[in-house]
Amino acid sequence: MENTTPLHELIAFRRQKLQSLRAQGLDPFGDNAAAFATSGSIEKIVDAFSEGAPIKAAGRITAYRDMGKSRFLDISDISGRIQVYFNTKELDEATNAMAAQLDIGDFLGVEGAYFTTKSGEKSIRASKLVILSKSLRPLPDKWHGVQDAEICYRQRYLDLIANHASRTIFKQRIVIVREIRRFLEERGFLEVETPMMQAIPGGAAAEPFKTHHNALGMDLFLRIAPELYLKRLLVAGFPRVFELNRNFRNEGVSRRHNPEFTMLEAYWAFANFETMSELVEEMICSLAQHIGVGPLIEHRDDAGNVTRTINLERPWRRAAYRDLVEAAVPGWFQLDLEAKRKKCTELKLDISHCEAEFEVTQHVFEKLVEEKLIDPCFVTHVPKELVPLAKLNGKDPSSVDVYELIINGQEISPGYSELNDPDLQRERLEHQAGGEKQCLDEDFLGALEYGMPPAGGIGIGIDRLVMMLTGAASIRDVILFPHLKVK
RNA sequence: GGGUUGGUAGCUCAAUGGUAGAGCAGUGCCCUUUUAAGGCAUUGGUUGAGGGUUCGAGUCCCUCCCAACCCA
Repeated sequence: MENTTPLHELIAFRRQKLQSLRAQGLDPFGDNAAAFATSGSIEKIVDAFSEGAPIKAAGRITAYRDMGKSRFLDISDISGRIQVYFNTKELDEATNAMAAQLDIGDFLGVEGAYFTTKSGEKSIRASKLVILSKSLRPLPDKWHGVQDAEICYRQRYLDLIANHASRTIFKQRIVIVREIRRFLEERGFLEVETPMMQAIPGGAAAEPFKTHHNALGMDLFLRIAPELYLKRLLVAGFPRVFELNRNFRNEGVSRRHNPEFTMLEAYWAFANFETMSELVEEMICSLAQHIGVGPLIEHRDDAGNVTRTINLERPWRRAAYRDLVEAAVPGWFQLDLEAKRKKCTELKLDISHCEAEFEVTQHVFEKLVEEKLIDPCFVTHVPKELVPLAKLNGKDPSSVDVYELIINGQEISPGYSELNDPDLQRERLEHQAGGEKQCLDEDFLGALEYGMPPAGGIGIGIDRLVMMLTGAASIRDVILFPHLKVK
């Protein structure tokens, strides 16, 4: 024993118990759970409480309190926990022998009746216990949970077992994704699946991941956006269509970026960016309601202090890009490029990476406007240089008919009046491709020539939306298995 | 890619350059309504990896790995 590590000792004890259970004629990894298949989630079992009624339950043991002849244990799953009570005198010898070999972490089946303890806790008084699976490794600390971010991200199952806050976030994410689908379907949008492996990655300006198809002998790219395929479906006659699935971008990893992320794109024929802004406003408020937050959403630091409050109360603000920049830096648009650069130096803004005038202005927008917009704001009349694939504004052709929804200082969703002029679209895509003909999606341009209805389109980064709604500080806190380096 | 901080028992955390510690978990015993149960006893260490300085390194120096935060 002196040459084994403590972890090995802990595992060795559990393996001894496994042996002991087998010696008793039990198979802790056997097919013995059928009686519990229909017992339902623990949350439902708790909700169905009825004093004295018979009940079957199964779950993982997460706490064990041995009072001598009286014993209490908690069984849990992702939905909740319930206390199980048993008295060794009320159980037969075989069950007691089995119970002596239980550990925290084991899966246990319980048959008995609902009852309430002296201290008032709704529990199950067990008359029968069945071990359903033996846990061979010790679980994390029951009180502190897992604090180590690396364990939380690499071994999410431990994080979910040990940390209530993490369970809450992922359950909220599940509700958000489900409600987005319900919300859109209720309004006549049909969900489709379009290629994730594309020969020509389009629909956004981003670096794609490259892969290879052996049989066809061709390179393929993981999609950076589904946009060009969804627009083909507008051509095909889908009046309202959406896709809610993964995109892949071969860029940096950070608090706000994961190489694969979930994106909603929705297109609505005969609508425009303003229709879409109303749809998005209504949808996000509905989502907040469904996860039990809002209209005020509080973000907190690790100590639990409120660091930021977002007010989702409708109607949301709409403001023109130009007006917002002008309000942040009065007189900005009267300055020439040289004066703008000088002004940036005064404002301590690093614009060394900006060349064109609109880039300098955009940097001012990002630093002095966007980061300060906490409550939702639809930024409209965005300069056309920033969004090359949208319709020009009829009254002001220097801007495009798009909105950019900013919440909590971040872009949550862009919305467009989609460009459906095939000649203009070709011109812009050719310009974007920079003369590299193989990057031009000729089939898409051909589809537009058959005629695409005027349509409003939106994109929403679901991960960032979940961050905003749940107060998560990092995208890794809302993605079950975020990308980390291989250790 | 750059800067800062961190990595110590299964988990949560301590430890002026001077014998690596505590709580929980574990193990043994006691206990018939506990719930961070309690009491008594007890086990447990490649201090992220590798070099160096030193009589002596968890601690100081160098290289590397991983992570978090900030910046690009």
